[in-house]
Amino acid sequence: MPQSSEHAVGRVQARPPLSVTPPTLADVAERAGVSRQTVSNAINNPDLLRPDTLTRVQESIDALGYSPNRAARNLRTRASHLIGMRIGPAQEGTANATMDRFVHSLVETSREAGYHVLLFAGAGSSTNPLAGYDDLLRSTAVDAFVVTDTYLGNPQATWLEERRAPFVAFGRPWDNPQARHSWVDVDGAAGTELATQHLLDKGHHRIAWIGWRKDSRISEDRRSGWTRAMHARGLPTTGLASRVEDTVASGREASAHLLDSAQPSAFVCASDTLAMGVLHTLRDRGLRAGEHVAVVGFDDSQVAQVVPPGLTSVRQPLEQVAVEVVTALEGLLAHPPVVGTGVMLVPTLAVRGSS
Amino acid sequence: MPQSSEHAVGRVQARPPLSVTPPTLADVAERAGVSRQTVSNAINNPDLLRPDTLTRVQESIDALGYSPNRAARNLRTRASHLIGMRIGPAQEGTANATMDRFVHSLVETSREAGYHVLLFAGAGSSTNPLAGYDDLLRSTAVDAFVVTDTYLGNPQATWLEERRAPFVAFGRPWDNPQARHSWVDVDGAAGTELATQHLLDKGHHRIAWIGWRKDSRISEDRRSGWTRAMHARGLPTTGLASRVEDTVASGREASAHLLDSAQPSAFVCASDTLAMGVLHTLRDRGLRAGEHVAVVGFDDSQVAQVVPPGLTSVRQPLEQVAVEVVTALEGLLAHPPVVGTGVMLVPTLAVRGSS
DNA sequence: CTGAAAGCGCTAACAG
DNA sequence: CTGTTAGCGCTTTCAG
Repeated sequence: MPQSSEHAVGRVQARPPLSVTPPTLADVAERAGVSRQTVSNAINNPDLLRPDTLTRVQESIDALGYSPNRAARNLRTRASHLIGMRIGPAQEGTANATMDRFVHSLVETSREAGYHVLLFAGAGSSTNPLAGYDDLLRSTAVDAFVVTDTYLGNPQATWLEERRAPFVAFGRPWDNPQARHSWVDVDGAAGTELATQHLLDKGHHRIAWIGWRKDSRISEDRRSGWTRAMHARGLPTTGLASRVEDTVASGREASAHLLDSAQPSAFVCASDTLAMGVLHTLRDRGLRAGEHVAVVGFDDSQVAQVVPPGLTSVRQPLEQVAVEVVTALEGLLAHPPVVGTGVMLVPTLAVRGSS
Repeated sequence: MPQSSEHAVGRVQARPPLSVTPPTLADVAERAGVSRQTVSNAINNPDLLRPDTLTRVQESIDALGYSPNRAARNLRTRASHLIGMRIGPAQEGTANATMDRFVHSLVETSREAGYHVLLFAGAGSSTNPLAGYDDLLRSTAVDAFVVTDTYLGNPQATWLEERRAPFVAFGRPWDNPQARHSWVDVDGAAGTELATQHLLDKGHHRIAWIGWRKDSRISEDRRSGWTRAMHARGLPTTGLASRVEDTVASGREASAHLLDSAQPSAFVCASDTLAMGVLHTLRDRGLRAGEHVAVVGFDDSQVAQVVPPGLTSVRQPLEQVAVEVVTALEGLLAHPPVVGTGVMLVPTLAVRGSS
């Protein structure tokens, strides 16, 4: 066995390669001349140890490069320190990136709370969307879930609630006002109201709305912010609204129709995707966004940030959402559990060249 | 105890709530009248059982809603069926979305192979970037890693190799040709060559290149595809190239300079972000992309897909990359391990209005 | 093909 | 404050 201990001095430790088996609690205990339990305490309840014992144990831990085996700890404590989150297939052809941005924030935030994020696939259209949750739950693979798609009369929340599975929703329980679970959401209506006020302040009077189909509660909510702002200034909204699917092509068509029928000088959209449709129409007609017609989107996607001349957009505070979600999660997993009510956050407006 | 067995008949099973403790192997065994080991075999080695025993056990498993406890299984088998992947903070203000799209594909693909994806934070600039890997490795929390940032003289690959940690890189080992680990990459040069040929076929002769700073191997590789295509037709490249940072502003400036100094009729860019910079310049000058000047980006981001009039872009086959990565991973984790060499995939060109 | 015994590495109880 | 005992739920020997 080659001796290279002369190099092992100093702050950088020469950790042994893990090729064989990692050190266990017993190894640390033996090296430190204490019992296994003491080592366990050194890690989980350091204040129970005498200072000198603690340092001695700590030294052995460092020297051996010991880290508690997750599986063993999980088995014993009946917790995995993993948060499950379902992720659907990438949405291409749209500007939707909220979920991706949220995942980033969630990963960062949950790390600080000692959790990791486990991603699982959102099952194809054929499969039962609950299957993934069920599997992870029954096998105790995750401690809790973050549920993100609360928009449709989605069964997840109700189902998880029935199974008493700990979860926090990003999105309020639209269909079920007496839901008792924790949730965090962003006030979309406040966002569109902000956007509309911004346009009104810029001197616009005829401001059109393009949202999603009427069965979308989210879109109807965002729409209400637009009407609220318009009515507050005594301006009419009739003939200025359109409801279409969330695609660029739909936004393009809807804006063309609205320009012909109602001559708006500005558009507020339920998504950046729809707003990009408006930009297409403006280009088709040789109009310049921000000069001839103002446009505001929703989500502050990368698209909004880089498209010329910059798309003004409502920005959801996803970092804050993640923080609130993790806080709620910690409550749920505490002993005894604390079921927080809902948390509503306020979006901001990222103003760019299009308005 | 309420009896509702009359409803429990049929295909939909009335699974008991998991509020208490999930059923264990022992519960299933008792209900089926066999030993625990037989139940374990029914799950892991079904062919060892007599058909009738198997069905009986299977029935009990279904009835109880049993799923093996992950922690226990992990402890015993020394495997977690988790793949770790580091994820950096969301890149805003750019069109970069390769990693997000890749994560989606990876999650889908690894599910089919029986793996879940564990995301961990890419540690702030201050912290040691290897810390996350080290921690997960030492605690045996993941079976393997997928490493995605091989661009800089990045220490991860070397470090993981030294520790004999199983991992597959998305990105070839640029700096270390004698690296022995598995990797999957996309031939960027072939992509830009494709893009340049496409522009040449459209009748362009003066085609400019905007790439990243010279120390980026990826960018230099992509650049070589452009020069190769140009030189193949006997066209000069001098004075037509620019190397800048990967930001919209840089792309904007670089394209403005190039238009003034070299009058190109088309641009090939190392990223969609830079290509968007070109679109900004064109707008500044009242030029229309796809009519006056052609532009091609790289990555086929959402931005490329929705920006008017559509940005032609080189598309990396990320779904395929994920498949190859998972295949390589399965090899690494097999007994005995199979270390695959590198796999190089070929990108395609998504042609849109900008060219 | 099925059953019994052992132990993966850890922590919750207690006893000293 | 430290050590002993037990067991989380599973799979891998090894006998029947």
